[in-house]
Amino acid sequence: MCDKLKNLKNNEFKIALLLSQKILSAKELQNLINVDKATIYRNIKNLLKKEIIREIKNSNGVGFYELNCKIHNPIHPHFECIICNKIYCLKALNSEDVLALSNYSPFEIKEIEVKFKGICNECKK
Amino acid sequence: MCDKLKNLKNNEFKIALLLSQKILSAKELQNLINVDKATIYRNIKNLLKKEIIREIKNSNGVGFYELNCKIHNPIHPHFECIICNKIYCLKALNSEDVLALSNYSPFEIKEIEVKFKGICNECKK
DNA sequence: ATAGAATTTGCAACTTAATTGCAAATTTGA
DNA sequence: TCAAATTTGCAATTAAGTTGCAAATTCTAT
Repeated sequence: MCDKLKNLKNNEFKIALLLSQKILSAKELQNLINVDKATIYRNIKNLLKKEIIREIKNSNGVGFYELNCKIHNPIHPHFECIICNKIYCLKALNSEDVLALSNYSPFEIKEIEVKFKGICNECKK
Repeated sequence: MCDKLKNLKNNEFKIALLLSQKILSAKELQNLINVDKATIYRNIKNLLKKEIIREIKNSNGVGFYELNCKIHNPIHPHFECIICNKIYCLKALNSEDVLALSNYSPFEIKEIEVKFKGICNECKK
């Protein structure tokens, strides 16, 4: 388990633990742990502020969250299915590719997001 | 002007013309042409369906729209300011970099989005 | 030109993700 | 163990985007 999770209290810990397994939306989290949505969103905000989790929005503007743990979960591209709008995590970009990309920005980069869109295998069936 | 715009009627044309100059949100478009927001959104939907414009969402889930005109406006990365959430268009990716990126996806890619985040020059002042 | 069909518009109501105020409940810590 | 600080649930709110419907506009065939 990622060290960052050790000092978290109850609900933040539960959320971070679930996200360490799988990228999830606020609604999916709410279905897994039985607390009010306001609590879910407040905990998500705290975890984002502490940089323990990352947010990825799908094309409908729905936020998905994943653990931000350098060793187990480095920054990686995502694939969004244009049918079901599910988000898939892909393998991490290597440093040469990150470097190549960063040359396109005239401003200092704090974060890079790469998202592919298409139809996932589930929806192709 | 991009050929695609020639056959558009009044409001779709106005919107496409504005977007050929600058990436804009629905609200910004509404401030520029005086029509109901439902009309703005309906026209945006039509233009998206015809693939005359493209949508980029900022981190707040607000859609920004830009002309999708191969010659004048090929697919390119965007920069989002984490302070003002403004979207900037950057220079287009070259084909080698697109190829390198596409190797990360196990699914067939219909679209690639690259977004950098940081603080823009306006907000740094 | 003009009547009828088809399309587009404005308005108001609605949907959905996310946020917020507030009082109650829980946790913390001296 | 009791007061202060934090967290929670509930209900109301915000904001982007959507939709139903009737009125207005545009298109088309004669």
